[in-house]
Amino acid sequence: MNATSDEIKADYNFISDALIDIYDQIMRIEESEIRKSRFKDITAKELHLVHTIGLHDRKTTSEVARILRLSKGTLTANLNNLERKGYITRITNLQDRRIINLALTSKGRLLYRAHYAFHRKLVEQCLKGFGGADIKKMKQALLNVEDFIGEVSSK
Amino acid sequence: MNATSDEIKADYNFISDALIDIYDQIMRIEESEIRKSRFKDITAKELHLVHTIGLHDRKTTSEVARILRLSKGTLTANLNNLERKGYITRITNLQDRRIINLALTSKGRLLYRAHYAFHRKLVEQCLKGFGGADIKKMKQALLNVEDFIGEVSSK
DNA sequence: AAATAATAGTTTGATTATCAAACTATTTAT
DNA sequence: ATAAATAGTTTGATAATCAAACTATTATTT
Repeated sequence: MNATSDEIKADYNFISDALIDIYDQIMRIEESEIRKSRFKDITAKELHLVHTIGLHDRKTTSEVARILRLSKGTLTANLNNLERKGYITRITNLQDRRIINLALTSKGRLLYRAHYAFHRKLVEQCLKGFGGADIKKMKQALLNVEDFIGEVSSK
Repeated sequence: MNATSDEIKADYNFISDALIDIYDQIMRIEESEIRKSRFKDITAKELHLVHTIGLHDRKTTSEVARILRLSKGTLTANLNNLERKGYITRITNLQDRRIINLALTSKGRLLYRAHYAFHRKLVEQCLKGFGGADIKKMKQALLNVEDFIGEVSSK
């Protein structure tokens, strides 16, 4: 009984330690993979921004700033760079001309899909050999993390 | 059969999307939780550095720079800040006086443990209600990711 | 209808993070 | 003993970020 409890503790520590380091490595690899492709002028942060704009099509600048927890000024600077490089476009809203809606250009969409494909490949490798029940558990684990984040945030 | 394949695809997409956003939120929450505590002068990046020094006790400056993929100059600057705030200490190596070994102060160790406890709580919530077999699967998934990272990196 | 307030995004000025290259001190190799 | 190599710091330049001031536009008040 005690041995089992120690084993669980060791498993938890293993998982905790692994999680802390994996993400950094993934970010770094994402950037280096993307720079080997035709999108050599993109940093990890810019990739993240392109991903967000692709996922939330035609959201306003303020909404995207809130999603990414960046100040509006910082986002403006980042958008200038991505617009200059041809990945995103600013669309003035005709109903309310104060508002700018953000969208990807066709080049931006290509980058978005390449990035998404990389993530999909990562997930496939991660779940290699897993059955339906195992995948359900993984989903549950992620939902649990989201709950935890929600709880801590709202406190 | 086709419906099942579509379901699996949807599950993969769900997991992929969830993973992308969760980490950013965790980083942000970690910082905000730590700033609510007695460690108000610590940023997320500094927390990461304290964690690394705590995990790899008395490693040299160059080794820590390599682990974190920071230039030596950048690390020197970060270390100056953390030393000034009292979280880390530089220990001149007496065998080779060019080398500096890094360690946490007692204040640094308190911060390290608080941070580690937070991660443990996160993992516990994540695996809430999971049995031994499920936890084994989770470990396998993380090992798979590490393999994937290794493969891509070495290519 | 005119004046005022509110809102969306940009610009500005300051601060901080980062890097590569030059530099200093020390150790190893010739 | 001298030259080469190594560990860490300093320097100078560049990029990322924020908060606050600013501009243009829309909504509200009177």
